[in-house]
Amino acid sequence: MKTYFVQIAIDIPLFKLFEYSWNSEQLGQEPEIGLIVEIEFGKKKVSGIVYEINSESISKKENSAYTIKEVIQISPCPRIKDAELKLFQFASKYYLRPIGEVVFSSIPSDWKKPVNWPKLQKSIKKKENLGIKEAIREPLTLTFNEEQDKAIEALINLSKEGKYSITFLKGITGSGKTAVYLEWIKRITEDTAKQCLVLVPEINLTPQLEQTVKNICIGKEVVILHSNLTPSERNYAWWKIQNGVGQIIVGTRLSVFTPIKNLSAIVIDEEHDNSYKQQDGMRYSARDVAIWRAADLKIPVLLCSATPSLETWDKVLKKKIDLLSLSKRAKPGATIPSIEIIDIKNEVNQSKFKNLGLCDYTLEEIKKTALRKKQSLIFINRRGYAPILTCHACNWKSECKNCSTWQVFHKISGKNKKPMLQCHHCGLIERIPEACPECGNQDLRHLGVGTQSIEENIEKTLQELRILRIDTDVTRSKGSAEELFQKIHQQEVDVVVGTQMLSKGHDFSNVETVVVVDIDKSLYSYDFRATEKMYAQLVQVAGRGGRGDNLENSKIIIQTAFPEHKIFNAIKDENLYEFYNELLEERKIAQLPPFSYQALVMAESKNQTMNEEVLKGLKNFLENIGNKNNGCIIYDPVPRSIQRVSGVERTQVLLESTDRKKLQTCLEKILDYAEAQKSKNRSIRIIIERDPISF
DNA sequence: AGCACGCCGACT
DNA sequence: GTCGGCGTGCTC
Ligand SMILES: [Zn+2]
Ligand SMILES: [Zn+2]
Repeated sequence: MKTYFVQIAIDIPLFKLFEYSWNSEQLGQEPEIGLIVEIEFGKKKVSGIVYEINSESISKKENSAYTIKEVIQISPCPRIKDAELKLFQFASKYYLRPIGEVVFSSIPSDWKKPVNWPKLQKSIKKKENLGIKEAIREPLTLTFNEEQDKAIEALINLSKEGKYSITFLKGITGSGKTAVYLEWIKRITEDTAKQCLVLVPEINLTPQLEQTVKNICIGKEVVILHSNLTPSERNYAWWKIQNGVGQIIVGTRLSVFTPIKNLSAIVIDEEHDNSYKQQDGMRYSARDVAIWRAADLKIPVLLCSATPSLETWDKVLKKKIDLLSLSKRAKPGATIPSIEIIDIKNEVNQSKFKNLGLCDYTLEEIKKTALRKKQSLIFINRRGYAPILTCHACNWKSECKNCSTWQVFHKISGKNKKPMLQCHHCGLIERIPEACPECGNQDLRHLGVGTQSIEENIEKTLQELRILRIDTDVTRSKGSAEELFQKIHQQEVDVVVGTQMLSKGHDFSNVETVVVVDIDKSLYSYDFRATEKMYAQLVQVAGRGGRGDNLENSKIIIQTAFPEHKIFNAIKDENLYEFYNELLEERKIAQLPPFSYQALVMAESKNQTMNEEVLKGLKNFLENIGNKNNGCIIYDPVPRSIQRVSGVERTQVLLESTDRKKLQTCLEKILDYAEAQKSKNRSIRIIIERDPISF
């Protein structure tokens, strides 16, 4: 029993550890790396993690002014084990964030305040004693087709090998890939010491999915983990995962960092999904972190999708990822909908079409569908009534005063359902001006269509039909989404208009016609991933059609002014290979990911010029140190695609390299520069983003 | 990140 | 006179 000096990491944006003394006698044990402790930091009592142990002080110089404080107590929060610490160290280095921030993102945030510790402990004890009264369920035994059997067998063999493996399960909609991976993890968790992590996109983590998992994995403790849990739910879920009670973890991206006692396999469903990428703070990709974690733990990881990311597909082609394929529909009765690309080149400039958003053919098909007592879904990835309000006389546009975007015209907005202008970036809501703010003209017009206008137009044009709109505006309150989806399931509506949220998670058994509207802007976009993303969306959306009996007339209607675009052939043929090869070829020529690695350095302040100055300074700094550019292409500072959000000017520098290590080295230098900058000028924020997916 | 310290403008 | 704005420095 003696005194030590420990380096503590805490949850503040500082790349610095703080030294405290450790009185073994008082604390009742010797220090251990990974222990969560209470310390006084400044005047506040906070949680920290023991990160380094020394027998002598390493910070105390001969006559430095400050005194080293003592560790106050050890937290009842379980110690962070070596495997997790290694994971956090990797994330800290790769995503260039302080280790303390990474560690504490894996622990429910209430644990950050030592005053809460007794309360949290008590709450866990209480829930444990309560026990879970799970309804007794009939074991649901699945039947598999030959392809599925083969895939399951291959996966089980992998998990028996006890080493790292990475597999991609390519499954078209309805091919039963969920059943395949659930059967796999069910078999793995027959060993009660083993745990499996299933990552799913936010939007897919529905009560139905939870039920499906529970029905298939009877008798196993299934723990759901996502950001919408209450603090107490989150706390108990985290507890059951770290102590091994919860054998199956189904969670969103945040669960990739959660401590798991004996993680034995990871599944990443819909691996291409953009919600795996955190867009603020530590901007990690849960998919990439999960793969790293699997490799480190020497366990198998399974990526699933009908439309893989090009990063994943490229590795499949290069045999760095094994491929398992499900090409047959699991339900033989289900019909494959026919796909119709409707050319609207001649309509786009007609005012009738501009107002309606739907062409005559589409309207006719919706009508016919309803006559056959079937349902239609209309997808439009834009909520509100119209994306912009404009003055016909002087060309004034409804620009948001905080952002460099247009305020969207909502005909029904908020609780009082009044027409309003809404900015989807900063949330600013304003009344519709009586007349043009510039010239006083009263003739203000809306441009383009949105969910609300399509809904209204169908109500007007096809009056006999019952129509329902589903977007975040009508599903904002908790539980209302489920209620609305029930209306669809119970045939209370003929036509459903909605955004992307319609296309995920729900199988509708009576949908015959699916209409996709307003996709042309993303076919020719500045975002080099736009086509890839759009393909994934279209496949997802198309998968909503023909998912029941007696749907032989099922069709997908896609309205476009560019019917010759290669994306449509790919959709029609269900031929991913050729299309992906073409996309990969384009990327290769342009040296874009997956043929290079990217990072963004972003500057944010009230002043665009200052951003540019600082980033120019950064570029010069990088070019002046060492050999020219260190194997990285450093682009010039440019305003971000949305230059101003909430009154903050945003500027970026793009970095590209074919060599990940060189990019890492370069980014570490940038981090130094940014840290130095921080003490010089606090009005500007510098953010580094690794592997950005939106610009 | 927070929090204290400190130095100027504009208020009872 | 002092209340409070936020620029700057520091936290073991
Ligand atoms: Zn005007
Ligand atoms: Zn705005």
